[in-house]
Amino acid sequence: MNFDKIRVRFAPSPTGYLHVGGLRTALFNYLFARSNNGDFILRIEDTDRNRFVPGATENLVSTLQKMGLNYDEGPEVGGKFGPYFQSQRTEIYKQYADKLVEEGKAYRCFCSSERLENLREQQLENKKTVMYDGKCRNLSEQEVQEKLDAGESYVIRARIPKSGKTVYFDKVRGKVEFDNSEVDDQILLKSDGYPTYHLANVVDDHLMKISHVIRGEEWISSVPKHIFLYSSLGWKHPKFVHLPLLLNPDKSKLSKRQGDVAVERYLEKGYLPDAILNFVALLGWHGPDDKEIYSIKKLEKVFSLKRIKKAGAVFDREKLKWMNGQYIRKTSMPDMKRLAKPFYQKANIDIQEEEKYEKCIQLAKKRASTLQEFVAETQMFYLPLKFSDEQKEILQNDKSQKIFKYWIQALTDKKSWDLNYVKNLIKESQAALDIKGKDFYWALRIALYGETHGPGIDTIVDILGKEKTLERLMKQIN
RNA sequence: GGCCCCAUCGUCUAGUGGUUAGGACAUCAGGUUUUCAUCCUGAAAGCAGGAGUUCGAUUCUCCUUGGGGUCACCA
Repeated sequence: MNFDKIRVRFAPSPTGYLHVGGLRTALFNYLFARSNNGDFILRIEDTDRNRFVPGATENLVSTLQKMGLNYDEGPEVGGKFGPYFQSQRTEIYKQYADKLVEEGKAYRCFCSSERLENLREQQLENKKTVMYDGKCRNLSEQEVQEKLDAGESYVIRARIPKSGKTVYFDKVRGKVEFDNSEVDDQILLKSDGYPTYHLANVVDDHLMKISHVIRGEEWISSVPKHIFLYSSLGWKHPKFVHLPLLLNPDKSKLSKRQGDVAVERYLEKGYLPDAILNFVALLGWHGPDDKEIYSIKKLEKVFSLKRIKKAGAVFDREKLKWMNGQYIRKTSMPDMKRLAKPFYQKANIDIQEEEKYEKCIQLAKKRASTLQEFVAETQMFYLPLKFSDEQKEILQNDKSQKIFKYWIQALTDKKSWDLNYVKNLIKESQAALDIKGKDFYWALRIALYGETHGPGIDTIVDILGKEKTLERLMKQIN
């Protein structure tokens, strides 16, 4: 066993969906592992029974898979350091919590939630730092025993030193320093026997031989608690790498109140996994040159912690959309057809007719930014058209009627026809009827496509085919 | 409020003790297109402020300001 091996983990709490911030964290962990021949581990931090969401873990795993972030150890794939669900490791945490109590590094606290709540309110009122006041910190053995015998419930708290400093070196931020007096006697083991994040992540990261803890910046302030635990347990702590936060447009921490944050939602809308990954990779990280389009394979090669930025990054959905368009445009036709298929199916559009489907995909591939837009751009070739009053007026006017009649005549007379014939017909009918520009194109586009703006008339007719074109034109004749 | 983190165009960012401060999204203008979209070309847009170090600071230091995170028997 090589103890120097790079081992990192993504340790989400299964809340129901994968947050894009979580995805970014997962990606950076994944890339760091891959670029260093290391291991990437998925660990489920499900120690909060009150927040249990059925199916959340399954969904998380499936989303990670869809995104292509395969892990080496974790749920379903297993590994030497399992189990990878914290809820299945409670015995382990308890053992270490007890050890800490025995050695005086932690203590039992019998304070009720009510007392704690009051305490907090008071401290808030007096504008003091909200912290545990240490009521149970120095209970005598006898007092503890009495309460235990009385069956009082308790939690286990860390006995953080009241003086001194805790210093650590963050891989992206450098030296970070805290006064121990600012650090709270954090609860390590809850009264229900489950550990808090702080205990669980320290114990697991050590037992799972994690070399680098790569996580969001919101964790910086709890680092001293973790360092206290590592040293109290006699362990060396892993390297800490705190990633800059992903931000809302107003610069606050990215939240669902200001737009979609679930990766699943972007997938549903038809964003491509590689495009999402590429975009998210560029939030807080940048390659050494002006390049912005990176395949995941390329990222696995060039990724480096050294190029991580310190400042938070606004999650700009406009740019994501642009990037997705770039990926769509360079996707091959066979892949594109395959990827778009479920979106047509969901819209109840029958795409059995291969040639027509291919033409639709070809068309949308040039215009759409998401897979959902493929359907929006081409559904009118399949579904009945609906017209607004304004559109009806245009369809009814004399000029339009003349065009329709001319076209119906021409198409009916013509036995065989092709794209060239249609192109000619467009020119020919314009000249013959002396109707040009908007009057001409809008009439046809509305009648055949249902919109004033859109693809060229020749393309529309080509996709519809002669029958359907005729049918739609006839429908507009008074 | 205490503590911690951060600061280059509106946004994502590159960059250096001496640069015309570079790229991308968005915006605007022009071209292509019957239109829209795509695509191409161009423009506008930035080193938060103040001291200090230095021959010279966007870059190094300090302060101010601004923004953010965190202060749970949630992670």
